[in-house]
Amino acid sequence: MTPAELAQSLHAVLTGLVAHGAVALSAEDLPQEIVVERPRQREHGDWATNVALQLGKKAGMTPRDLAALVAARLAAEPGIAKVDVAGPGFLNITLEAAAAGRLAQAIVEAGPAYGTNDALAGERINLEFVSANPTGPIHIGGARWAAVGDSLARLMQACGAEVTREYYFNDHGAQIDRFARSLLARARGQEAPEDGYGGAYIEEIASRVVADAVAAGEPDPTHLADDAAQEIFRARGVALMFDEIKATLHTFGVDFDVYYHEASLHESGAVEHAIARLRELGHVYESEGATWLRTTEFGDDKDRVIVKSDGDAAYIAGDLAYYLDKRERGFDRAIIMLGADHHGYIGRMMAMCAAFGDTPWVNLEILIGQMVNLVKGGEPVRMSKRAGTVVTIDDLIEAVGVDAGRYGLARSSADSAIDLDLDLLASRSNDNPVYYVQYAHARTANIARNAADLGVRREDGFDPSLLDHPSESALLGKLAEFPRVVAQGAELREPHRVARYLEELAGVYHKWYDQQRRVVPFGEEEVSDGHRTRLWLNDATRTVLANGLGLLGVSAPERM
RNA sequence: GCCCCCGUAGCUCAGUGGAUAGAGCGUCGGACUUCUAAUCCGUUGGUCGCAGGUUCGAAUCCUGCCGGGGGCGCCA
Repeated sequence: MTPAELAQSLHAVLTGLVAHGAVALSAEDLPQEIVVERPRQREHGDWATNVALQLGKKAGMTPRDLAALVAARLAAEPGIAKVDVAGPGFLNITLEAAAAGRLAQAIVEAGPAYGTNDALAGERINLEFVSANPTGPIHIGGARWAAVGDSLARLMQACGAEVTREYYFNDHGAQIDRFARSLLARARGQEAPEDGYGGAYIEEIASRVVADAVAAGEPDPTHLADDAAQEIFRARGVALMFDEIKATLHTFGVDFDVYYHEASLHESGAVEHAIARLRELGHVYESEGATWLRTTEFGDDKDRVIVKSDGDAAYIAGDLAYYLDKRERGFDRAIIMLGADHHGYIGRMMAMCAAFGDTPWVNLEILIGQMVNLVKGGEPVRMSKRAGTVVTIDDLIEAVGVDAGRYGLARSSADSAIDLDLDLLASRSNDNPVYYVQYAHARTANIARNAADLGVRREDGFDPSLLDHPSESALLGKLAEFPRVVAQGAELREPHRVARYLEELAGVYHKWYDQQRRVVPFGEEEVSDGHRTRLWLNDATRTVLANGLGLLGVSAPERM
C-alpha cells in the first residue's frame, strides 16, 4: 500500500463522513490532495496525515474529534493494522506487513516506470540552459546548469512532458568580435587586445584556424587584411569552439535537441516580425531616435530600447524574437535557466511575455541559479577569462569524472551558491556522496548475482508478510516515497531533491543489508520464500536507485 | 538607493505551516571465519542571523533590521 493509495482511502473515508452528515462539511471543502507522509519518529507508525488538523476548524469540531472519526473508519480498511490519533490531531497509520511488502513486487514489475507520473502529460516544454557564448570553454558555472538543466529535463519527462532541450548559441555581436580579434592577434604573435580573451585555448584554436584554411587550399588568413582575416577567424573559430563545447557536453552526458543560432533570428526577419507584432499590439514607440518597448506597462522598472538609435537591434530584440519563435514552434511553456548575474532581466522578460499577450510565469518561466565558487587548498580560486585561468567542465571531468561532477553540481539547491572544493573532489575519496549511492546500487546488483548463483529465484515465491523486520519496514517506506519525490522535484524545478532522496534510500538500504544479510542461503540452508521475498525487496531497491540515478544522468554501476 | 539569492551542528549542506530540526564530513570509540567494511553501530555536537507579526502550530509565511554574495547599460 502506497501513500497515494492511503490518500485515496482517506479521501473516501472523509467523503463518506460528509455524505452521512457526520461532519459538517461539503465535498468541496475536502483538500484535493491529502498529504500522507512518513512521520519523523518511526514509532509513530508507517504513515501520518495532518488532514484532521486542516479540516477541524472548518468542520466546527476539534481536530482530535475529527481525527477519531476518521481513524475508526480507516482502521477498518483492508491492509491497515491500526490508526492512532496523536498530539493535536495527527493520524498515525500502521500498515500490515503484507500490505506494505507488496510494494516490493509492484516496483520490480513496474521497472523503469516506477516513479513516473502523467502530471505534465501533453505539455510541450522548451527548456533552454547553458547557452554559453562560444568564446571559450564552458566554465564551472555553465557546468552547473548543464547538470541541473539536463536533470530537470529528465524529471519533467518522467512526469510525461514533451521536453526540448535547447541551447541558444550566440554567434553574433561584440563579444564574438572580441573573440575573433583575440584569435587573429594570437595567430600573428601579438598580444591579446585589451578587451579580448586569453588562455591556451585561444592559441590552439588560432593555429587550427590557420591549419584548416591552408589545408582547404585557402590563403593563410594571418596575411590577409585585418577585416578579411578577422572574418575568417570569426567564422572558423566560432565553429571550432562550438564543436568543442558540444563534444564536452556530450561527454558530460548532456545533449541538446536544438542549437539555436542567434544570428538566424536577425537573418530570418524574426526580429522584425516580433517588433511588428508588438507594434500592432500598441506597445512600441519611438523616442530620441530609438525604438522602445513599453515594458513599464507590464511591471518593468523602465522601458527598454529594442532598436538602438544607430539602427542596430538591441540585445533584447533577439530575446523578443526568440521567445515568440518558441511559442510559434508550438511550445506551451518556455523555461530559461540563467545565472544570478542575469536576475535583472526577469522584469523585462516577463514584461515582454505579457506584451505578447501571454501569461508571465506560465508561458515563460525563468529559473535563476546562484554562482559556483571554487575552493582549492582552503583558498577561493579567482577566475578570469582574459587571463585564461578558468576552470572548465573539462577540468572538472578530468579531476573527478562525469558521475561525481554531475552529482556534486546537482545535489544542491540552485538557490544556494555552492563552494566546490577541488581538492576534495579531486581526491576521489569516498567523501563524495555519489559513491555512497552508487555503491548501494552495485551492492544490490552483487546480491542479485549471488542469489542467482545459489538458485534463489524471484518467480518461485513472494510472501510479503515476511518483510516484518524494522529495517524492512523502513526500506519499504523509503521506496514508497520515490514517486512523490519525482513529482515534487519536477513541479518545483528542483532536481537536487532526487539526489538527497537517493542518499537517504542508500542509507536505509545499507542498514537493511547490514542487519539482515538473508537474501542468500548460508551453508546447508534450503532456499525459502524468505530468501526469495528479500530478493524482491533487494531488486526493488535496485530499481529505484537506478531510476533515480538515471534522472540525474549518473551511471548506476553493476560493480565497484 | 532599488532588486534577487543566501544565513540551520566545527565544515559542506537538506528540510515548499506540523510532533523531540536532520544527513554527510570532522571528533572520539566499536563491528569483517558467511552474499562487497566504498558499509554499519555508538559518541560528540544547535539562542535555525536578530526583533516583531500572522495561527491551534513558524527554520518554513509577512514586516523591519544585521551579515555575506550577485545585479541594476541605446554592453552582449
